[in-house]
Formats: sequence, structure tokens, C-alpha cells
Amino acid sequence: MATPSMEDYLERIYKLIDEKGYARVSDIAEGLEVHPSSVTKMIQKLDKDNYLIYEKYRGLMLTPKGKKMGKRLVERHQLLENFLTIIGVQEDNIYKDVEGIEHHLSWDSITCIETLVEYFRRDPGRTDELLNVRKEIEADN
Amino acid sequence: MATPSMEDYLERIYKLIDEKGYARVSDIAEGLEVHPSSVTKMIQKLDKDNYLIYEKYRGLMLTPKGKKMGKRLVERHQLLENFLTIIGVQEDNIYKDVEGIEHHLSWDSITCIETLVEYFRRDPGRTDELLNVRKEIEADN
DNA sequence: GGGGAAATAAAGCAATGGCTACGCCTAGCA
DNA sequence: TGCTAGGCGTAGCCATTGCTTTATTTCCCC
Repeated sequence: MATPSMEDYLERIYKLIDEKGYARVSDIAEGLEVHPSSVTKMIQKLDKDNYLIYEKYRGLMLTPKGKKMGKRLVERHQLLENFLTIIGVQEDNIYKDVEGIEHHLSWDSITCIETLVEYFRRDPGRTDELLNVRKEIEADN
Repeated sequence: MATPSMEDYLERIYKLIDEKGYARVSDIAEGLEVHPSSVTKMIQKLDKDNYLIYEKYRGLMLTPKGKKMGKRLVERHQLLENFLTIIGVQEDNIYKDVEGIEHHLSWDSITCIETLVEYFRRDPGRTDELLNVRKEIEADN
């Protein structure tokens, strides 16, 4: 199983490859705000666990396992951002909260949150009603 | 600010006092599945941070600050359990997931989740509709 | 006032992840 | 083709968070 930090790296790597076609050590380091040496170390761990194939000085390629996991991680992150946005969490809190919880939810919970987001997407009136509940609660205080 | 572990202890202590009227080291240790010496150490930290007043070998009392925080923590835990239950997460996953995320959500997010739970509570039909969305999604696969 | 359960102190360990220092590759320019 | 700068890799170290182990102390009750 992947540790939280491994997931962060994998997520970042997947996104970089998706956007630029490749993922260099320095780009990964910059994105995660760590030193390049930390990236090298983690890449080796990810290689050992078969998330990617790594040739030093040459670059890396995600394995099918790594691609699949990376995709899931990126989607999970996006989903949680959407979820918090829908329920009305302030922009400034969203990123940190997602960072905090994304590694700690079972895929069962993720699926259920997915359904919940879809529930609100299908009928925007529901979001309005949620907002009404909020207003009513606030009015009571 | 309290670390995740401090919150776990405080939550446990609050609950014990609430239920039994007092919190002994051994009870706390049992509840959290740690050794009593770990409890002693943490209690000292919580005393230093003014969450409780601690007299060694004698016992402890929550300060107003500690009581308030403990209450919030217990309520937060309950809220998150309710939330996951409502959206359909399996019983077996709920406890671990709540354990994982409870320390990582801003109070803003907690408030919004509270509103969401209230939204479903006010009209049980909404839960049914959520379940329908789920069934429809499942049918598509 | 003595025995045993409970609590405390001190030291240390383990997991995670990050950093520094230094040395090594390689692309790209002359 | 050879040099060099900047990127990359290795090794060793450090910090944090919590927990355990072991040894000692205190309390309570008979």
C-alpha cells in the first residue's frame, strides 16, 4: 500500500505527464515544494513498488499500475474539491482540507461522495435548497 | 494548536467524563489501545496547554477550554459518522475513515457538512433520491 | 503498615519524510 | 570532440510524532 507521501508524488507525476508529456525531477520537486534529492529517493521507492520504471538520468515511465493509480488519485483530488465547493466551503480552506483528507478515505467513501456530487449536479435546485437550509440555520443564531 | 493525537486523547477523556464522571489513566489507555505510560505523558502535555488540570496520582479535570474543545471533538466525530452513514458508506469503513479525516478538516468544512446532514434530515425523500442516483449509476455499469 | 494495582519517569525506538553536502552524468555549446 | 553548467544521485543526517519498555513511585485498602 502507498503512503500519503507516495500518493502525493504519484499524483503530481501523473499530472505532469498528462500535461507536459514527461515528468522531470526538478518539476516534481517544484510542484511539491521539496528538494530534488527527496524526489529521487521517492522515485526509487515508487519504482521498487512497480508504480513506474525509472532509468536514472534518463527519466521515468508510469507502469499500467502507476497510471491507473495516478489517474484515480488525480480524480479523487478533483472530486473532493468539487464536493467541498458544492457544500459551500470557502475557497481558502478547500485546498488544505483536501490535502488533509484525500489519503484517508476508503474507496467506498470516495464512491459515495461521487454519487453525492452527481446528485447535486443532476438537479441544481438541490444546491439551492441546501443553501436555504444554511440560511435558515444561520437565521436561528 | 492540538496535534491529531492530542485530539484523540481529549476526545476520549471528554467522553469518559461525560459517561462515567471521571477519566482514569487506565481507562483512557484501554480506549485508545496504548500503554498507560503514553497516557501519562500526553496528559502532561494537555495540562501544559491548559486543556486540563492534572494532579499526579490524583486525577484530572478539564478546564473550560478543554471541555469546550472536547465537546466539539466528540460532536465532530459523531457528525462525520452520520455523514458517511447517510451517503451510504459501509459500516465497516466508517470508523476508520472518520478516524482518518476528523483531524484534517477546517471548522468551516465541518459546519458545511453539518448543514448537509441537516439537509437530508429535514426531508428523508432526499436520501431516497440519493439512493436512486446511486442505483442509476450502478445500472450504467 | 504492608501488598498489590495503578500511575509515573526516563530512555529509547520506529516510521515517515525531509535536508545538506558532495560527487556524478550528459546535453549542448564552442 | 572536448568542456562545463546545471540537473541528478547517493549517503548520511535530522526532525517530528507517538509509542514502548523498564524501573520506580504512589495510593488505597485490608
